[in-house]
Amino acid sequence: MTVTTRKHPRDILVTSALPYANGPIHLGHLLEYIQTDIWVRYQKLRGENCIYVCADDAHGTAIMLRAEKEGITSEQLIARIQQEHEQDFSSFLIGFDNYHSTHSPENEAFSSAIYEKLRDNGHIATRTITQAFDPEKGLFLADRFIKGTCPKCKSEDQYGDNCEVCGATYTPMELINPRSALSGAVPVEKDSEHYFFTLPKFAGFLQEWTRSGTLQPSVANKLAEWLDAGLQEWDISRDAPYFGFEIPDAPGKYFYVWLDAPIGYLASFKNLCDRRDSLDFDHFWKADSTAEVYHFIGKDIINFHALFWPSMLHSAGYRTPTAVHAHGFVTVNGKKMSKSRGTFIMARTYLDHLKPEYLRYYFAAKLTGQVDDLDLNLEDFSQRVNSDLVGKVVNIASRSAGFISKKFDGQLGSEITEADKLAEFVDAGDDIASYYEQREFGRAMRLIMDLADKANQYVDEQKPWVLIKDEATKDQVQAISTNALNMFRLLMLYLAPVLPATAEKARQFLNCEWHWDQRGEHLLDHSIEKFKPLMQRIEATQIEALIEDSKAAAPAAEKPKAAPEAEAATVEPLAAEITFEDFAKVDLRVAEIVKAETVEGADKLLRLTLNIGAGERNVFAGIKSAYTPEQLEGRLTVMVANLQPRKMKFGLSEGMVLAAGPGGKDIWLLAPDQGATPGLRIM
RNA sequence: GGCAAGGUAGCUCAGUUGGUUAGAGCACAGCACUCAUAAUGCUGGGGUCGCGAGUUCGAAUCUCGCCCUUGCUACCA
Repeated sequence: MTVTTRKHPRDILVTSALPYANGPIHLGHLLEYIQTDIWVRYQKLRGENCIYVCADDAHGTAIMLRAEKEGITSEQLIARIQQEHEQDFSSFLIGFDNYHSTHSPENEAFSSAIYEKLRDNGHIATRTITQAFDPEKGLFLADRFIKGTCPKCKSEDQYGDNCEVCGATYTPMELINPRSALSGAVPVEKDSEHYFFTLPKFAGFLQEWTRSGTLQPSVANKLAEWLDAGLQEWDISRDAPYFGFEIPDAPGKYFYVWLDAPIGYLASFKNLCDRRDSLDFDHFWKADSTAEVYHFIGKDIINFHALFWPSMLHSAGYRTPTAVHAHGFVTVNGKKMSKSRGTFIMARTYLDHLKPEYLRYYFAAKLTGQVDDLDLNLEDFSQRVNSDLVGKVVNIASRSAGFISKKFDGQLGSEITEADKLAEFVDAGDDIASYYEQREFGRAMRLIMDLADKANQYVDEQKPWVLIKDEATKDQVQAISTNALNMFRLLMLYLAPVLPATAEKARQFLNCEWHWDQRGEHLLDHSIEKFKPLMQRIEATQIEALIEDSKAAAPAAEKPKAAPEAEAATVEPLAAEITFEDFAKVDLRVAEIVKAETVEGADKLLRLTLNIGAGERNVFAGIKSAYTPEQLEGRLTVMVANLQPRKMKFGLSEGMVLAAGPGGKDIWLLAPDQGATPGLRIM
């Protein structure tokens, strides 16, 4: 960070990822908004011209369908959700300068304008693709809107892209008995012309951009993998009906929600500029802008922000972000947030039981500038907050204020008698600032708590409660308390980005103004207010109640998932009933394994040549772990003869052989009894 | 299976370019104190630094192998 060479105040635009207007804010979301808000408040406290904008991400099929289900319009739905979101954010003391919506005139104007630039630059391609289509609803179906039985483990009711039980990945049409999740209709395949952003043309640009200090090293490395693997064109259109913006020159085609979502950053900022004279949009976004632009995001949406987004901006003639800051996921008690465990905690549920600043502090105490996941350990959470904030920091004021108000009429002394100690507190501000700047909030908090320890040690060794009893030493207590309260003042200043509400209360108690740069000007001959408790401890009962409420808040939402290993130990549940006609579709044949061989470069596969009377078939089977080629050659088994051929890395597989077992050594190939001959149909 | 990031005290984490008895906070135990929201201070117990080799005078730190966790991704047809 070359902070010193920058102009002051810096012009900084900061964004957090736009929450989807389809559901409530939960703890996972909050990590990002809290991280961003702390960083922004720090910049503002330092006097920088820092602007923080965000918006609801309001488009897409999911929102359209949810509105339909609730019997309201999409506009009504997103208006309601946005209100809920804003309420949650405000309660958590997230201080946006503007909170807008991607369903806004500004966003439509930017989306169209950027699209037209991309098109004119030759960065839009069209081609026809085939997709699953719900004939009843008249809708193309994204993978997750198709459900069916997993082709591998036969678990029912799985999404169209992967199986939540066995982890298999597949395409929607491979599902057994695929159905539209919307209507229950059997999806059909249908063609449609789609618009693509020609991302591969930006490979060179991205190669450089991702290595120019804009990304954390681990993110840049991951992107390098993708870049090396080759970029794909990005499908940016969706067919009507779709809740979003129609593509200007393509009636019936709409911008995919992820196209206009990041453009929402521009729209929200523009919306603010239009209302605030001191802000000039172009100053921040023109190609050669000297302002700084930062996006805070979760690691799950890195591709959108570090591949598509900078490429789009580049092509459209805007500046690219100064940096993209990715963070990891939140876990609770070491595990993924879970509804059944009561650890899938909504913002509102949390607020029913606990103060937002507890969470802000705990997240701050554990945040780094890296992409690490962050564990909210609830036991650690309450101990840490209680000990650090109440026991250490607030305690300094609490134990000193009484002397000043009761014995010295609320007046601080006229000099700092521990100049060296106070100087240490002031100087530490530079390191703390640098940690905040680098988003190493955990290090900043540790440093602040070290100072709090020193303040408590100071009071302890001076023993004002002894001195106060003796008329001769009584006056020293005013000086000691003045020193301690000035230490406290600095601590609260340093914590202000994390604890804005408590800092404000402390500021009122101390009856002072503060600014980072003037933090060395101590409060002397100064009158303070009566001390009132600034913060309460977290009680174990509050945590328990939070968990209970979170369990209640999402009862049916999460059906218990059978873990794969548990599945293996018991008997797999039976698949849905089928008709004889269904069964008859499967053409099973007795097959002779005429040849079995290992496959070069494959760890699990054997290549089998099967004789089924009518000819030979080439089949790959994942049974290498259980059989050697020698064991197989010459024996009879059963194959699915009319299975759609599957292209694999090592060639075409024209069917499959039948086997039972969980895998590894435990795979048992089926075999017919004596007398069967190759080619016989099995019914 | 591959790639990436991790595996350091009960918990959450630091440990810079390899160097004297491995650190912090919280928790725990004992003592002190009583100004303070049962707060604070001092002292202490507690770790084969995932496992096993190797390089080195010396490795938590470097190399190799293995195990486990998380994420991404595949050859489960």
